[in-house]
Amino acid sequence: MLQIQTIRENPTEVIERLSIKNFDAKEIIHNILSLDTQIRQLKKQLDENLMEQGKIAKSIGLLYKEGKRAEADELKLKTAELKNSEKDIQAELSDKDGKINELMVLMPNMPHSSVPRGKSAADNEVVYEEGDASNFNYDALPHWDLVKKYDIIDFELGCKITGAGFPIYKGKGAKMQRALINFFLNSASENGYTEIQPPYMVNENSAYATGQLPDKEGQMYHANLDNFYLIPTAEVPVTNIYRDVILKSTDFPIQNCAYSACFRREAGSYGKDVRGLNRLHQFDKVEIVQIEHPDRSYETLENMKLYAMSLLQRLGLPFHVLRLCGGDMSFTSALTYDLEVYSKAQQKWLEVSSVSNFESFQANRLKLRFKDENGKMRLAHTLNGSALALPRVMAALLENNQTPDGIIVPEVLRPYTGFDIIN
RNA sequence: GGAGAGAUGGCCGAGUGGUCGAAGGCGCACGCCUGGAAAGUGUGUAAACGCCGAAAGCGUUUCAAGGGUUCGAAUCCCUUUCUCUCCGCCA
Repeated sequence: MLQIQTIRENPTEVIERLSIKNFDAKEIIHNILSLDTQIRQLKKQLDENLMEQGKIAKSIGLLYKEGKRAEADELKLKTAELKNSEKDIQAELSDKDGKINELMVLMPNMPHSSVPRGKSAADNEVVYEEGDASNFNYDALPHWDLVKKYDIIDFELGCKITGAGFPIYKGKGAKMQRALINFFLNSASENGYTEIQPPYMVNENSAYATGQLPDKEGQMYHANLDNFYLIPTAEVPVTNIYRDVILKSTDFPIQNCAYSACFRREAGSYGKDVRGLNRLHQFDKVEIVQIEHPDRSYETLENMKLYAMSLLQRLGLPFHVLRLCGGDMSFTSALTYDLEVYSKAQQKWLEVSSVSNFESFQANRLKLRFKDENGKMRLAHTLNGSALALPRVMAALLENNQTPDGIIVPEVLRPYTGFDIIN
C-alpha cells in the first residue's frame, strides 16, 4: 500500500508514475484526497468531544468525593449529549475510513524510474543474455516425454492421487528434485542468507499483509475450517516474520532464504502453458528475501539478481534477464527482473525467477519500520526473489541435457544426486 | 478434545472502578564521578493519528483482539485468539 502522505504531498507525481503501469489514478486520487480531508476534520471533532468527556468524568469523580451528588448528576446529562454526537462522528468516521481504505488498496505500487512503458510481456527489456540458446538440430524430446521414458515423474499418477498439476516424482526424478533444493539452499547460505523453515499455511492477517488478500483470494487454496491459506510462495510467511516489527538501522541487511512447497490454484490457466512441468498447482521453490535500508535497496536488488543468475550459470543453462515493463509488472513491485531459461526442446523461454524491489509498499501494510540515523521512524524496504523455482529448471535441465545415452546431470548437482546420468 | 490458570511498556513485574501511559526493577541513552573503566549517581526512556510551515507544545487513542456495563475501565461482564499446567489422543 502506498502511504497516504505521499499521495497528499505529490498527487500529480503519483498519477504520472502510475501511468507507466497503465493505471489511471486521477479520479481515485481525487476521491482519496477529499476523503482524507473529511477524515481529518472528523478526527478533530472526535478528539475534542472525547477531551470534553474526559474532563467531565474527572470532575464528576471529584464532586462525588466532596459529596456533591446533585452537581454530579447534572454533569452526567451533559455527557449523554456528548456521547450521542460521539456516536454519530464515530459512525461517519468508520464509514469514510472504510471507503478510503478500499481505494488505497486499489492503488498499485509506483514503478521505479528505470521501468519502461509497455503493455505486455512483449515490451519487456532484455538486459542480459548468456549461453547457447540455439535449438537442437534433431528431434529433441520435450520433458513430458523424457520423464515417461525414464520413469522419473508421473503426471497421471498425480491426477489419481490429487488432480492435475500435482505430479509425483519418482526415483532419480525425486532425487534430482531434492538435489536442486539442497544445492539452492546451500548456495544461499554461502551467500549470507539465513535459512528459514516456514509454515506452509498462513492466517488471514499474513495473507493480507503481503498483499495476497484481498486481491488474489481466488489464487490461494483455503482451509475453510481453520481459515488458513496454503502459501503460494515462501515469501508470505518469511516476510510476515517482520510484521509489526521495528528494526534498528544496524540490523540491515536482513537476508533470509527458505525452501517451501508452493500452492497455487492458477484459475484461468489452460493449454500449452500448463503442459508438463510448465505450470503446476504444487511446486517447490527456494525463495530469498531481504529487508533493507531505503538508501541501499536498489544496490541490493542488483545483488539479488546477480545471485540468481549465478545459479543458472553454475547449472549451465542458457538464460536471459528481463527488466519488466510497466504493463507486465506485479501490482506490488517497483522494479522487477525476470530470469528465463531457454528450453531447447520446447523452443521457448521459461521463467524461473522473478526478483523484485517493493520499496516500502509491502512494509506499509506490514508495519515494518526502523529508526533511522536521526531517530525517526521510517518504513523499511522489502525485496524478494526466487532462487530458484524448481519445475522449469528441471524441465530445462532434462530437455537441454538429453543425449542418446540419457540425461546428463550437471557437475554441481552430482555431489547431491549421487549419480551423473539419468538413463 | 476435557478441566483449570493466565495475557500489562524492549524485558521482568505491581496494580481489582476515578488524578494510571501505568509503581518498582532490569535494559538502553545521555550526563556527573574516574587517568580509563567498573561500581556509584542524576536525568531521560513507546507508538499511531490529529492541530502546526517545521520544531516546541497541545489533544486523542493504545494494558492480547473485538464488543458491553459505567459519568469514568488495565481493573467488572461477554466473545475470540494465544500461552501455560493436568488429563486424553498422537508422529
